[in-house]
Amino acid sequence: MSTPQAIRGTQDIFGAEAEAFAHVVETFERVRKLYRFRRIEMPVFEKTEVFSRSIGETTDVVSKEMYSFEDRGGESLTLRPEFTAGIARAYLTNGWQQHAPLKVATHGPLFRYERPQKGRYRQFHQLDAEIIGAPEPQADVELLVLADQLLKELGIADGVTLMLNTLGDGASREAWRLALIDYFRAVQGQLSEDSQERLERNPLRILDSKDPRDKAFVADAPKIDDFLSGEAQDFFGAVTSGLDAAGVTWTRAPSLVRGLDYYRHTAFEFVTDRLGAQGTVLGGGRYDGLVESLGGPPTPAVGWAAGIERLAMLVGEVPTQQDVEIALVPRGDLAEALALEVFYILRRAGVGAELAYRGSPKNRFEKAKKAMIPRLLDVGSSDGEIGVLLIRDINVAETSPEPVRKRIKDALSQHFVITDPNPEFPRSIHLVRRK
RNA sequence: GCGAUCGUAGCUCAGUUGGUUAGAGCGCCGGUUUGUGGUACCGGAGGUCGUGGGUUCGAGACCCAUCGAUCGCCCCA
Repeated sequence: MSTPQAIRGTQDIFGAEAEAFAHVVETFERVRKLYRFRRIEMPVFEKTEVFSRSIGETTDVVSKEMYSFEDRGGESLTLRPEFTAGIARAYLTNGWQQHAPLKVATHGPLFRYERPQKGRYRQFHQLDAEIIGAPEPQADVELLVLADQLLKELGIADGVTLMLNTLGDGASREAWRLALIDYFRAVQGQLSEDSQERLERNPLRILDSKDPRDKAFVADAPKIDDFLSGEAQDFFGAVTSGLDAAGVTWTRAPSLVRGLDYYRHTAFEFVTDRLGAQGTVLGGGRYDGLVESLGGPPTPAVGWAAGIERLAMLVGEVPTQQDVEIALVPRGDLAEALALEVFYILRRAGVGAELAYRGSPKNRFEKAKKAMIPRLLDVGSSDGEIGVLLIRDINVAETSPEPVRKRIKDALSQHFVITDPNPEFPRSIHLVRRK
């Protein structure tokens, strides 16, 4: 019998990587509460049009990366390739307007049919934070400060920089786009093949190109700053001064653009050079046009998403807190039952205990050592009623074993009478079952 | 979707210009020794060499295809 393989681009996460993954999510949950973003849960799939209408038909994500399929009723559905569109849909269909401005956060799996690479998967996971219904630049600032604090609390802020740009309002962006098309069309033949393609579909993307043939022209390409309306300028100014006031360092990146159609005004990425080609760790921006494209009223909104796998890779080894405090080692068959009883008494009392199911006392002891469990409860028994327990500390450097020892004694004393220890073995505890 | 590198035990790898029963370390299982201990020693299990074809007297090594991983492009978080 052959074993089916996992699907390409999916991952089974275990061990240190799983710990790092959980650490990222837990840190996000903590910081998000601090900033009072409300937790939401979203479906993993939506009607295909939710994404095609909002993200843009011509974008790569929609045109070649979506997992779309017909359900048994003949409806076209799509596994979510991102959070924002679904959240905008939920905002409309659930009447969340009544809570505007609404600050929400979520996390979970997303799906994109891409060539897998390190830090890029077909099922990947993101953190997501959005503010819907707030036209003020302060909303952009709050979101960015949240992102900044998250990275700091994860301990990875040092290698990561905030690249910031504005795309202007709809009119600014369109004027700039046309100017870019004019500019690049004049030199079309000298651009890379990719960029010649991009010229029609998404000319802003040419600015991002890594191809030296393109870079030669990018330097002198029209700048967004020349097309910004006064309002758009003021808006961006308010965002940057807000960041300065909050003590968030940023770098202006005039050629930073976003691939999805719905972005306006603020656009940003937190990037690192420590992940090779997948350098963007968190990205987002303002998407004032999105809710409208789903048939809703004009609704200003900002948001970002961050790749959990990429953050977890930067975090590296997470110091796993020592939650197993004591290992029980029974000696002999009679002690086995007593150990089991003590084991569950301790766990119910909140003491992290471990009991290996099999092996000789020596074997179980070796296991405890290897698992780095700092304390050992040596369970002996001379008959069914009287037990001799001996607490040993494996780690001699342990500064204060007494509090734990006291917690253990307190828990046991509810079920056993603890008699005076034998002076020969001062660390032993003698137990007699309470009637 | 394009280009490149790689795929041998649970893990990390070795395997010489193609040549007998494919190896090591760690891990795992069992045992001996050790009674404040992460020791030492002995033994054991575990591999259709990613998969499928081909070349050859003979393939883990060479060729083709396929699947997967990695790196870059593209895209994006």
